[in-house]
Amino acid sequence: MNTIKEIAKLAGVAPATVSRVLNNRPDVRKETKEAVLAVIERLKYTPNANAKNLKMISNNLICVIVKGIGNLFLVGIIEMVQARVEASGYMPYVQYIDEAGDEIAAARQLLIERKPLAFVVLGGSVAGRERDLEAVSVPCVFATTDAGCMALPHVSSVCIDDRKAARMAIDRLLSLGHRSIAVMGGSLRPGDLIHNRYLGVRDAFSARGVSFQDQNYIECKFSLDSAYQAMQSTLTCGIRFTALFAMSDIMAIGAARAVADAGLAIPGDISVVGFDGIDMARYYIPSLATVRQPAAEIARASVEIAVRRIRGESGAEHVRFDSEFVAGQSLSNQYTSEQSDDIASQKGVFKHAQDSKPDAGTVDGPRHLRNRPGRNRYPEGLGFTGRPEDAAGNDRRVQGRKSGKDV
Amino acid sequence: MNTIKEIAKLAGVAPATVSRVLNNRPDVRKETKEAVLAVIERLKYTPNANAKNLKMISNNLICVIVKGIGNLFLVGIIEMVQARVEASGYMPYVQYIDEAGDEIAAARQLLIERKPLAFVVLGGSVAGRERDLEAVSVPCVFATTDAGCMALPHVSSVCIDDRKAARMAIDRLLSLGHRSIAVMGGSLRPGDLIHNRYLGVRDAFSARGVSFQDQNYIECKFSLDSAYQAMQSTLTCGIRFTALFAMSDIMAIGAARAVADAGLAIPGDISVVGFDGIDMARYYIPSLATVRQPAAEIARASVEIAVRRIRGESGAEHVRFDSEFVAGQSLSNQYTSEQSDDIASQKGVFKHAQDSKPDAGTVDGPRHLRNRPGRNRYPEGLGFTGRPEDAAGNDRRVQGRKSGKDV
DNA sequence: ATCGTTACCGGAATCGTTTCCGGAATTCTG
DNA sequence: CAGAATTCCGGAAACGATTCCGGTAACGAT
Repeated sequence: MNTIKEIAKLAGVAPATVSRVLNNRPDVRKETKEAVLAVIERLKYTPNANAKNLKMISNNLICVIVKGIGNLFLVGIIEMVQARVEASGYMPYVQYIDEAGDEIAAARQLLIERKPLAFVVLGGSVAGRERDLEAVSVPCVFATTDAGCMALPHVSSVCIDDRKAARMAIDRLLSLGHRSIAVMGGSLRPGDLIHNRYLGVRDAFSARGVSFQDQNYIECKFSLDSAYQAMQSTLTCGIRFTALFAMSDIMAIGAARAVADAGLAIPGDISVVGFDGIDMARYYIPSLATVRQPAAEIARASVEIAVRRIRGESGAEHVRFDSEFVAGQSLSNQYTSEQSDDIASQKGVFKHAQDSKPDAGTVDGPRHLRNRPGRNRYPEGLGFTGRPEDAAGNDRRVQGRKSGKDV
Repeated sequence: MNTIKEIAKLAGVAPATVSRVLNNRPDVRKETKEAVLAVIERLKYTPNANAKNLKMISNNLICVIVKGIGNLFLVGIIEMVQARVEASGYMPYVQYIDEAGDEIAAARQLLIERKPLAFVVLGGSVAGRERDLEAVSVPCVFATTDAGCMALPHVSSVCIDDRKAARMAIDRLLSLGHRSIAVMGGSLRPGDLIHNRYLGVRDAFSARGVSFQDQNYIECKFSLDSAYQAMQSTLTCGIRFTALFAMSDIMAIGAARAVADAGLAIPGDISVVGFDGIDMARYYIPSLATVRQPAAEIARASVEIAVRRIRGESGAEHVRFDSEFVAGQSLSNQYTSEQSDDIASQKGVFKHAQDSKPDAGTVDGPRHLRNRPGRNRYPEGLGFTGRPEDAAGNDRRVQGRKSGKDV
């Protein structure tokens, strides 16, 4: 194992000079520098990061903590975050932790180990962790997590309005005439985003005066297999519905297979709406209707906030982006007999939606997936009939709404 | 920021004693220990990992390096590796590096930073890195990488026979009557697994006396979008074929959408075979025929080898597992006029394959996905007509074949 | 010829922890 | 009760880098 001292000895200089070369300091003669670099190259020397971090206070490191490697949506965000961090002149260091891990403990550990200037946490949760979070003394930006309730000066967050997004999805299904809707999600812990989405589901139902039975909430893990099994046993129990809202696209795809295996057609018998808007949703057949989270915007905003906070240009910020409903082949309107009157009252809105321009942006998926020839064609352009204040969800432009909160 | 010295001062002991308490050494009196722990608790002290690692030689750490976060197949292996490491009484530390990163440089860095007892590298490459690898002085197990050519005593590997696996896939397509087959893969660098699969493709063609034009090799990245675009432009160029072999399931799914968008049916017009056997292949519609790599076995063997090597129980090991062909709805036989004679000569073999037992193991996918009701049913059980020595690929049991190589 | 400035580089302290060594206090042994 | 063994703990030297401080040499200006 080579050390800076050996390099120094072989190069005929002092350890300090090697350090200077390593850190690209200006105060070292060109020939000396080259001689040292030659030795370093020859011995394939790599500096010991522990010894380095022991003394140094990094001045350009931003740690990115990702919770849950299985979450395809987060994985898509990571590289964008990484790129943005680099583009801003900082160095990213990505640390993955387990689904069941403690992201705040990880941050505290990293704070000591690597002394970053800031954290960006993807997929974490802050519920009830105010005390622990206090100990993380550098700026923290939580992405896809609502930390708006935190009054800590160094904690920011970027997310969508999960409650509104879920409400939008259910509302869309309701407006298509669905009355019997199953909802699939994770375990409900008050304060986290799954719970918020669940509240949105209830909002949508009660706003329409439709009842939602808790037995229609299917709880499972965020994996294909778990969703498949949960849906299978639900169907086996004889529970029937005309639409499914799954709180992640992966869940939706897993459940979709169980639906198909039960001899039911999508969307003929059951419409399916996912959540997140991962790439796979567009590629799945039938293409998956979903609530798209603006991944790129979330990534960009997260890094920007972290950078601003590092530079002292602002206090804590809490940004909420709008989500958008993406229509897909997995969706159909369902005119069941008992709701025909309800549908009739919605006709006007349907007509409006059918007027949508042909270049309807991302609502129908990426450009290269539209205009499919005959055999893959599926009736799309189903109307959005949400309540007025939800209309923004159907907007093509994704706008951030900031609510600054300085301390 | 608290240090061990402050703790010592407040507890009225020497720093060394605090260190002993921290590391649970036996040679410290009960009362002293409790007094120290009380102070630690009070100040919420956390030891500085850098200072710790600077001197300590870990005695239970195994570093897992994963190259390419986007690779769904690898992601599936990670948690199994992690669990196996823990079950073996060691501590896993997972480090992800970029697709374009240098896994061996990462190992060298980690070797200094964390002083692990061994490395497990997922998805890396060793081609031409013998010199660099020498510097990594602890046992290294490369998974999904063939390092059999390395003569280093501390380098092991676990993989499938990529060449044989690809040959098997093409051979299956040929035996189904396909003569015009497109192959989709990454860039061909001699020595890596993509190149090996490419060689297997050529093997299969030449063994049958069928020619394979290089223009039928579609090069793209390992992503849905990249595969989609590559396939789209291929089809736009007017290139036609009756089957596609993609070197990853993700590529296959991306390409499948382009095929569908071009108005072609899968498998009616084009059969598709993927590679890896990720979960999504079973959930995709039509379910994707693929070459399944035994992920669980690869994970298990990788960790076992690392542990054996740590304990000095063996030298370098190079294990190759068999892969298996998994039939799927994306596959059909294609009796084109000019090959009807060829098909006829294969009849006997077809009959043999149809004799396969109903409990045909994982060949038709996981148990819960079999025996689908009518509308999802697809004619399966198409015969395997590979050459005799390839028959193992159709075997239900997955067997490891070891070739010990001590130095 | 002397001084001041600058460029360059070595010595030594420092970071927070572990570990070796040895001393003191205690207990065991005969 | 003397000597030996054991237990417990403090002092100090690592570990590998950075950085402050000071010193030397070169150079132009006075």
